[in-house]
Amino acid sequence: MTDTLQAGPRPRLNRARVLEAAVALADEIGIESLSMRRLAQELGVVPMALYKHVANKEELLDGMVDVIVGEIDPPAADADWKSGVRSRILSARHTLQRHAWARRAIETRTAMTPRVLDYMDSFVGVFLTGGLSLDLTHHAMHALGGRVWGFTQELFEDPAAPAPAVSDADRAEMLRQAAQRYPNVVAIATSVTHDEGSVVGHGCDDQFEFEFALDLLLDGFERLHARGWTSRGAKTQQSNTEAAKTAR
Amino acid sequence: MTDTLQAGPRPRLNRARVLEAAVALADEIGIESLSMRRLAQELGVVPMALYKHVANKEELLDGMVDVIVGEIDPPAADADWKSGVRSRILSARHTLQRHAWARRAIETRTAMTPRVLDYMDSFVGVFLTGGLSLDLTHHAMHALGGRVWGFTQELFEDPAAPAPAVSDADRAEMLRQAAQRYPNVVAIATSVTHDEGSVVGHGCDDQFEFEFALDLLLDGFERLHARGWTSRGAKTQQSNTEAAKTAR
DNA sequence: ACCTGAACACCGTTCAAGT
DNA sequence: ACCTGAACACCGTTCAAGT
Repeated sequence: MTDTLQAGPRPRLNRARVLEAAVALADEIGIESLSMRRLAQELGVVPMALYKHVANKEELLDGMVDVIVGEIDPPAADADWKSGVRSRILSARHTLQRHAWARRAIETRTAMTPRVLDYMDSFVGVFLTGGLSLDLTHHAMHALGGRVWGFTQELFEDPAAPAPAVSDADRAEMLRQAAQRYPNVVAIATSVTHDEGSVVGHGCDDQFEFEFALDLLLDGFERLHARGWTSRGAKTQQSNTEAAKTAR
Repeated sequence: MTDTLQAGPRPRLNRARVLEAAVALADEIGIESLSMRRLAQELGVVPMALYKHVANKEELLDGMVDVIVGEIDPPAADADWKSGVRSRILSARHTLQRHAWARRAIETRTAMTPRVLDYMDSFVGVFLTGGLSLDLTHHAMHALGGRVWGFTQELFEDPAAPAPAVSDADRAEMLRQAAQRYPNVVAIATSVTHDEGSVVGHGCDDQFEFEFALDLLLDGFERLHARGWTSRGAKTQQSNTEAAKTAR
C-alpha cells in the first residue's frame, strides 16, 4: 500500500486536474449527468472542495470547453483560404466528435474565454489573409455558425436511446403506416439508404451531410468574393426581405 | 367573490391548459427556470397534479414545442419551390422569435411528435412538388438543419445579460487592448457596424445574417438541381473528404 | 492555502391516500 | 377521475469551521 505509483490518495487538487476529470467524466456519463457533487465524488473529495478551483459550475463548463479547444489540431498552412478553412473545420469536427457533450456545452456558453477567442482569431485570420474583405468575412463567420466547431445544425438530437427492439415485420408495418401519414418524410428518409438495402434513417452518412452543407457555403463565399460583393450593396440595392438574394 | 369571470379558482386542469401555461411561463422566466413545481404553483395546484396531464417533464416540453409549431403560419402557395421554402422558413422564424426558449427546447427533443412530423412532411413536400429529387431534398433538409425552424446556428448564445455599464472611455480602452490580442476578431466585429458609427458587436443585423446564409444554401440547391446532381455521383466520383466538392 | 460539514433552497418523481 | 401530502434521492451553493 505505498502511495507512489497507484491511483494514489489525493495528489491534491488543482484547476487542471479538476477540468481534466470533468472532461473524462462527461465523456463517460454525459453532460446532463455531470454534477458538481458527482465530480467531487469521482475525485474523492467533498463537493465544496471544487469551489476553490472553479468559481461555480458555469466556470467549470467554460474550462472544459477550453480543454477541448486545446485539443484541436493547429491549422495546416494551406495554399488557399478555402481549403484552409475547410481543413480547420474538419479538424475541429474530428476533435469535437470525441466528446459528444462538447456541442451542448459550447452552445450554452455566454462569453468567450481568451482561449476560445484565440481560436476564433486564428480562424478569422485564414479568411483575411486569403484576401476576403472584412465585410464578407464577418457574414461568412455568421453563416458558418457552429460549423466553425465542426458540428452540424441538426434538426433533432441523435436518438441516443437505441430504438426498442422490434421485429423486421413490425418495422416494415410501422414504416407502411408512417408512409401513409408522412409520405414525404418517409420518401426522403428511405431514398438515400435505399441504395444500400437498409431500411430507414441512420444509414445517414453524417460526414457526407456535414461536408455537403459546408461546401455549399464555402462555394458561395468564393463566388461572392470573386464578384466583389458587399453587404452594403446587398442591403441598399434591394427590398429588405430579399436583401441577401444578391448571393445569387 | 363570484367565480364566473375573474381569474377564478381552478377551472380544472387539462392538458391544453397545462401546456398553455407552460408556454406563457417559459416566455416570462425562461426555459432554464421552468420547473414542474414552479408551473404547478403558477396554476395554483400541487406539483403532482400536473402528472395526470403530462407523463413527465420531457413530455411537457414535447407538448410545448407542439404548441409553438401550431402557431407557425400555414405555407403560402408560392409559385416556385425556392420562394416557397424561403417564406415558410421566414414565417417559422417569425413565430419562434416570439418564444426565446423554443430553440433550446426543440434542440433537446429526442423524438418528433406527430404534429412536428406533419410540419416536416409539408415542408419536404414543397421541395418535392417543386421537382427536386428525393436525393437532393434529403441532403437539402440536412443542410438547412435547424434553419427549417428559422433559427440561426449561432456560435454562442446571445449575451442575454446586458454588458456591465462602462464608460465610453473604458469601452474604447478595452477595445484597444482586445485588438492587440485578437486583431482579426475585432476587425470583423467592428467592420460592419462601423458604417453606422456604433462601437462593437450587436449592431449586428441578425435578420440579415440569417437570410445571407439561407440564400447561400437555397442558391446552392438550385444550382445542383439545375445540373441534375446526385449524391451517388458525388460520392463515387471523388475521394471521401472531397466528396461534396461537386457542389462547385 | 486548501479542504470539510452542516445547512438552505431548490429539483423531478414515487407512492399511498383522499374526494 | 382528478388532486393532495409526505417522502426520496437528488441538485448548486452559502457559511463557518477545521488543519
